[in-house]
Amino acid sequence: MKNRLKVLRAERDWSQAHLADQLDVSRQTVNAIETGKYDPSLPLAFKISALFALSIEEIFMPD
Amino acid sequence: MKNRLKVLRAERDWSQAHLADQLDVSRQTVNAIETGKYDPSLPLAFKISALFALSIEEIFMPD
DNA sequence: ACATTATGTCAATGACACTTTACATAAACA
DNA sequence: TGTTTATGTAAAGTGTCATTGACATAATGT
Repeated sequence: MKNRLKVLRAERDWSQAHLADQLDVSRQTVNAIETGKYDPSLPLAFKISALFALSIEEIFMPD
Repeated sequence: MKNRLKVLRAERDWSQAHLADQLDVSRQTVNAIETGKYDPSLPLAFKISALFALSIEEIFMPD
């Protein structure tokens, strides 16, 4: 899976730590998702989707 | 997370085993997701979404 | 009565999601 | 120079996702 997290975060000028806080996950988790180490769980994907007010499909895509 | 898998499957008159085949997962995995034992991974959610030609949000919802 | 199909569930196992703690590097800045 | 902020990464631990194999039950059909 690919994702646009890094871009969406940059558009808002947020640090990984700030995003992690809003999602209630660790900074390392945000970093791991951005750097493609693993995919978020479905519940976390929904949380990310809600935070950016975008559909899951607008943020994540099969690679 | 809740999901509409059972209904979508019923609409097509598919068995859990038939759905599992199409998704390349075990029958137990389909059963576990339907009975709420756990949520699918994000890649599997995308696969399910593609199979039913529905958005992830139309199939899964936070509970 | 017997076999088949569909569903639910259990145990054991391996892989992945996420955590905390920690260390390294580069950029910005007083 | 020394400090702070942002990012990347690593190790170790916990819990979840998904697997195979197996067993039980109910419904259908022969």
